[in-house]
Amino acid sequence: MDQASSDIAAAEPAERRRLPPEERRRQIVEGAVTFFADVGLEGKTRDLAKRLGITQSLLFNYFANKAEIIEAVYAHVYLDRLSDDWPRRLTDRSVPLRDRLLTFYTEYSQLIFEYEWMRIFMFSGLAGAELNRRYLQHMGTVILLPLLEEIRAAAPAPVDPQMEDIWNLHGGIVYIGIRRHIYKVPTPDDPSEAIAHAVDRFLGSFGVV
Amino acid sequence: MDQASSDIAAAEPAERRRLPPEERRRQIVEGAVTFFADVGLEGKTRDLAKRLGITQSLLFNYFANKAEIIEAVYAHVYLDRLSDDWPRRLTDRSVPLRDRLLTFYTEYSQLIFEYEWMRIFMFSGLAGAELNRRYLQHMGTVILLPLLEEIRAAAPAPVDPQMEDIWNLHGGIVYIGIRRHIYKVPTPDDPSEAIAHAVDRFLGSFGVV
DNA sequence: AACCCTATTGATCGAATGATCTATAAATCG
DNA sequence: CGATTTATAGATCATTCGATCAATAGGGTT
Repeated sequence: MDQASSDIAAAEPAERRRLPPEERRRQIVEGAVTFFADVGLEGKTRDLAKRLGITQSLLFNYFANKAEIIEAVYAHVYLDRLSDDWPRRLTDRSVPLRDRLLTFYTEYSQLIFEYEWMRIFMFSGLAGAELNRRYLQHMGTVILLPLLEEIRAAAPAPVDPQMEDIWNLHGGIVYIGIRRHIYKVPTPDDPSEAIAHAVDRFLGSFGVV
Repeated sequence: MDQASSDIAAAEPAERRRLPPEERRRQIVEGAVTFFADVGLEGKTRDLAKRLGITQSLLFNYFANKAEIIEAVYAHVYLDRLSDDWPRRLTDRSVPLRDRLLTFYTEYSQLIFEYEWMRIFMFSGLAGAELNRRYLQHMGTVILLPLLEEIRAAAPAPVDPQMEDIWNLHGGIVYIGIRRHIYKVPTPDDPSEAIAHAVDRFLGSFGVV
């Protein structure tokens, strides 16, 4: 039923260390990120404290309640992780569209293939968090939608790509991270080749070399 | 933190109904499937009982513990859902490869786009269940791997498709269901057109018309 | 070294949760 | 209809969980 409740962490008999509040808080947040990524957002505060080597009550000295801890986890994982430079670079027609897509997905995959990012995103999605809908909508309008026009512009003959086609390209790439971090099945150490193939198949179908 | 704990269900003041054990058990399992699909595998037995309109204690008359309920949910959702006829049909070269792929993904998507299937699969995957790894391995070896040879046979010129390419096709299609049922963002009511486009792009890149 | 501030602990509370057990009543049989 | 069976309900137990609070001690200051 419950896995990873008691961990190997927290070895020493708890020598009391007195840290500056900012540092302790940062330590808690970073520990909470991997903790909740491992066991899910319903992970117990006692287990989190044990993994951190501190008392459970100390958590509530830095956060009013568990929801606030998770808020801090969200902020630490998601805030400012989407470079706002990508919309511009994706529409910079002085660069071949293929190169633009490859550099985008190379950088973007380094983000989404991160263990904590992928798992916490999935946990919060299943929990019905609004965060995920906002994120996907942002991704759709700011990144994927402009790509429609870029494909038309780059195609040698008139084409009519749909948003669902771009979501399909996107999903096929994201799915590598899902297999790796959610289902934990083997995936290529370096996904860049698979990504390049996917981009080439996609562009090729619209006549873009 | 926890959503959908108290629901709209269970209206009447619980008129005691005496059902044959098999029927009651079936009712519990079916209710548990949608319940755990909604709130996750850590859903509380009291909430499940409330939704079913029965007492919490009655659950333990039919199952020794909560883990057994979830076992029954797994069995009900996953058992015998993968037709063992697909490997044969996917390699039946009297039918064009495109038609084979389209019928396969049309039928298969009806399975994976089902709310309960998709969400419980994701919940159990995040919980680290072995089930998911077994399922994906089965999918890879029995369904996707044979497709490599089918693509080679159908291509007019020598090609060298990789498993990752097929996983990419697969993932792009599955991702529709993930967007719909996990993140609950808008997706096409009928995904068959998006699926057909994805299959055509995929086959086209190997020269298969 | 003595002092003070406060980060940290340990004990504890109330609510919630999985599970158990006995009393009750709905359906079946003679 | 009355007796018997057993599916179901209701009360309750032992843990566990989030959260609180007073007591303790680390470490900087004078």
